[in-house]
Amino acid sequence: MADKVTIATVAAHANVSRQTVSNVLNTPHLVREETRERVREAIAVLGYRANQAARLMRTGRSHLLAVRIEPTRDGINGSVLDRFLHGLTEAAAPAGYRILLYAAADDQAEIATYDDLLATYELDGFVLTSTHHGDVRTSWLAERGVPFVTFGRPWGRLGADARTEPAALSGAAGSHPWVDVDNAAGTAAATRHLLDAGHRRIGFIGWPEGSGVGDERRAGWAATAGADLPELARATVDGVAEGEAAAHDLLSISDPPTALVCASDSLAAGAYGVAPPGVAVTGFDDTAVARVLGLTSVAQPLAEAAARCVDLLAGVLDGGAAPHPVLLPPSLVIRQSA
Amino acid sequence: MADKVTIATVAAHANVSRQTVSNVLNTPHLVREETRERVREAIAVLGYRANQAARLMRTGRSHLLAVRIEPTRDGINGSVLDRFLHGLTEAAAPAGYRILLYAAADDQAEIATYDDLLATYELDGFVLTSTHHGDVRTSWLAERGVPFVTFGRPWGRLGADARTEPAALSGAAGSHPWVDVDNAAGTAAATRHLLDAGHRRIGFIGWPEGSGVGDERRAGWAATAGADLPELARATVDGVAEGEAAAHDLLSISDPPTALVCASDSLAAGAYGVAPPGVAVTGFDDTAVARVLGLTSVAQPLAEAAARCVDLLAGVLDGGAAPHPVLLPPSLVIRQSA
DNA sequence: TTGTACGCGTTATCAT
DNA sequence: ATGATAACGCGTACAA
Repeated sequence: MADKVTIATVAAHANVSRQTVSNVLNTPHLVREETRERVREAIAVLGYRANQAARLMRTGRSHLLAVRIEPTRDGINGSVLDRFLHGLTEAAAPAGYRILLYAAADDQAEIATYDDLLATYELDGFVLTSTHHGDVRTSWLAERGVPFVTFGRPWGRLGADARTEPAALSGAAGSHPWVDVDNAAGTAAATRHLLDAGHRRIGFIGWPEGSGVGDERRAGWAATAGADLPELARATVDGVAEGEAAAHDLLSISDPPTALVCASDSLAAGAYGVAPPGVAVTGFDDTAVARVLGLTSVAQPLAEAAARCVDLLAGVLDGGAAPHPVLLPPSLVIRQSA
Repeated sequence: MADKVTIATVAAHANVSRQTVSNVLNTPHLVREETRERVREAIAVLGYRANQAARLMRTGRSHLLAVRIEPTRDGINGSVLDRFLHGLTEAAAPAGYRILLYAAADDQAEIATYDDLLATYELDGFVLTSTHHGDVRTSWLAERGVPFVTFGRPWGRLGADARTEPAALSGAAGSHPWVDVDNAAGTAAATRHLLDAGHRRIGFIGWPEGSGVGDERRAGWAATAGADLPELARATVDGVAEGEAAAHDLLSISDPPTALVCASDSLAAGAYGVAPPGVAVTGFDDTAVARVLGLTSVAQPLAEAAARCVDLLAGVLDGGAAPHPVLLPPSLVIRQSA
């Protein structure tokens, strides 16, 4: 095991002061070309890498970003977080950041964790997922000036539509940097696909009102599907059994729908299981379950979303500029279910 | 935002020196009871938390553990890693450790990442997953004396059976701490369940020889299933389509099997799709896909495995004792497919 | 380009 | 046995 190579080792090797080595790394233009090269060679030869702890003590920058890892609920949508985490990790590395994981049972526990992580590890920033109406986490972080990005737009007060709220979309005061996938566009694309296939009565199975994401997904369907909307929509908590029940219910009305747009692959899996042949079903998230069942599903560009989260956070941290929010388009993966 | 609370703040508040505060935290028996209480109260009142960076510089201990996040292959088994990561994060926190993520394309890149993480963040240890025969990562770490645990036993040279290798099981010299799930016991349980249900010809669909885990799973089936084994087994790379093909093949032989034990839920999903009614199928990993399809599947105790990984690593780090390997029993989750 | 102080907690040494 | 003082680790900010 080679001895520890510090900035002093490099300085000695290159016959300069420690400070000059630091300058070569951080403000190279201040160092004469010839010296710079000599130092760089010493760095390469010795395999020197700056110690983050020492750097942190001076600069207050840990180059660490934290993200919460949630427990996999029914596991169907769990892989979404998994892919997002992988994208985050891959995008962070070239930008000079690492990803730290934390778990928290609820928002309050999560805030306590922020406090702890900031105090002990001086985290540079947070990536929040699963944002919701009246999220206390964002206000806590904002109040303290802690940099963060959310994957999921700020939902503000209950019932407000972000697309009609200039403040949220522009990232103006009171808001914060965010990256989101256009959920409404996703269900709209699925609905359009069904219309193109000749379906005229298209139902929707989603979640109870109040979850921003769920409301968006329903809105995309509603804006595209046509008339008679309320009677063609059912709301339920997420789950396969719940999807079965809702589909059963919807298909039992007079003049039933011939196609069902679902807010998740869990619901779609249930619906697809009870739907008679000819009734089309679409899901959301393009999970492994959708692939195996042959469910047409809306795919979120998770790697891209993660990369943009890192971009935004790095922008705040390095540039200081308030970055523009990012709204990414989903895509429809067509399989045999629709 | 409250001012930063350092050890000096606490010392001033409690009317002692900084050193005494440090002693209260690290060697409390050296401090008089009354003083100790006063300091502890100051710590609580001020909400003091030691700065890890400063501590690290002195002690060389970052309290950071790293684990690789792999890209989700077909997504079906991806949730396994997800659950493991969550377990790791939850188990690490109370032990005073945090989990750092990294991505790497292959073993060589992973080793380069070790080098970087050790040099820049002074990681305390690594948790390795997906160990395989002749793993260069473990030897690299072992040579440098870097603490690590593997989820998956050391496979040693190709073809060696860890259960017959005392060195591997005992954690003796040349080995390293590991946690594993008894894969053979898992497929054995599935096979026994099928025997109990009256099946007499039980086939197996697994992976090509050489992957330690795959060989274990086959061995569990072979030891339990009975006669005519070679003709009842098929090997293929993992995947739903591959499972379909292998099942189709196995069910086409003369005197075909009436039940199929599969090495993964992906293979089982494929097999279940083409198997005629009455042919039982079991999978491995109890993924969401198994739940949705109603596949009987072997479940790994991932949270437990993760917790034991942390235990072992913490043991090495804090105690210095060479810990015993851990072999956990899987459980069979019975659904309608078998 | 260089010298020097600094950040913060711990270890070593010294005084009571 | 307690507590205080000083030095240390490593990279950077600032002044020289």
